[in-house]
Amino acid sequence: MLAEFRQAEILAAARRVFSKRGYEAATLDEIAAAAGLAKGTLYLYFDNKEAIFWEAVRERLLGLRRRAREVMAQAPDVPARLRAAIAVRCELMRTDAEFMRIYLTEFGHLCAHPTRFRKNFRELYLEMAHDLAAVVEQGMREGALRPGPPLETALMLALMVRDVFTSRFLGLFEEQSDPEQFIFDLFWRGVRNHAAPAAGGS
Amino acid sequence: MLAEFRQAEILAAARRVFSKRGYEAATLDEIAAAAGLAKGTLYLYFDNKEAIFWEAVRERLLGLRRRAREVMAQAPDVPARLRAAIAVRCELMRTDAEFMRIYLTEFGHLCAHPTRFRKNFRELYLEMAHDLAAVVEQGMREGALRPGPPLETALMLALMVRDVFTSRFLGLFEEQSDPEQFIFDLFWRGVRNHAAPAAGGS
DNA sequence: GCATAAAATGACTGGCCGGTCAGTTCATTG
DNA sequence: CAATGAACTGACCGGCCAGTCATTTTATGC
Repeated sequence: MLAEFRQAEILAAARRVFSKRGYEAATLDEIAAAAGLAKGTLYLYFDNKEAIFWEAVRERLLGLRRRAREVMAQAPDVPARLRAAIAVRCELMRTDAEFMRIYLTEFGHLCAHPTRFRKNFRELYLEMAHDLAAVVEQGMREGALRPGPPLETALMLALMVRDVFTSRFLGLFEEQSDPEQFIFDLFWRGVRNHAAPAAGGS
Repeated sequence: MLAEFRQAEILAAARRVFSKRGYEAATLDEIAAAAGLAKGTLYLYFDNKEAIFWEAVRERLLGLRRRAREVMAQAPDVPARLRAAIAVRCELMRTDAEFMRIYLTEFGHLCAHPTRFRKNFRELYLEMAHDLAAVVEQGMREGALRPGPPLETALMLALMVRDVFTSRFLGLFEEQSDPEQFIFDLFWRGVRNHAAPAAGGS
């Protein structure tokens, strides 16, 4: 119980440091200092650096998945669900700048290199994509979306959110623009069945 | 002249190693060995590891920009230009798997951390985005595309190509699907002015 | 206030790697 | 066949850092 609290403290500190320096450049001494502990203490709670990183990411992804399922379940129809899926992701990016930075900068490594956590990450990420794909599939069944590969389409939506926030790193999509609306506009028009009567989008 | 050839050899070797191991994990000894040289020799041609990496990336980005401008200039209308922009990017991703891996995995770091080459990368990347944005703007002026922020829209197109190939790292978009068509379908429907008569897309 | 355990510490180690440079090889030229 | 210099080499250095563990500090129970 104290242990869990300590763990959470360490993970919070880890996110702070990983976000500032990137996975490779971050040192355990830094993370320990940020948590107000000594390096050795970290090893009482986690196996190694990799485990700390993965847990720090996993915690947030699990939270995102839970919230995404909730809001999608509450939305009345397919376009509203897609909108909700976008909103919850944008919300996370806006409210947790530290996680955002980690997610955006380390995503490539998480996907590409056969580290121990690549498998874990892939698995969790695909679960979220499948949640979204179920909505896309429903839309196609109902005729609101034009036919296409549901999983690939769902994945594109998730990645588009990442893209917008990545772009901010390059100095675009400044405050003036509304990422949520921009993504929904582009994606919804892109996938909806223009022959069918419009339901939720413009 | 010999020097240029050597440089190119080193950059090719560097791309091979960086793509296999990632920027941080790649060592100069490895790159030198891959080029059939000793580590010290690298320093006769480049200042340091960072410079090798940047040159290896830059070479390809410049080539991409040149080709993209060519094919876009030859295309007859806006949708054809967008299609060409997608095609030339997919082409690069397909033919140069090494560059693709580097681009996908290190992009986040290139964007996020204030390294020496972040500035260079950003500059070159935005130049390419502006090339595309000019086409988007033309489409909006002509009425084929609905109004919107041209640069952000252009950037999304470029990032969507990256997304599709990123997805391949996660085990999707396998051989069966045609990335080029998928992206064009989604993007073109997403941006075109549905009130206006359709020009190039479905 | 003592005994015992639980939690935390931080100096230390072993390995790694970017970068250096004194020395070697090789090609060219007179 | 020197003599010259350009190209190349690789052992070495200094610094860094993940992970360890003997020791110290703090908490708990009696």
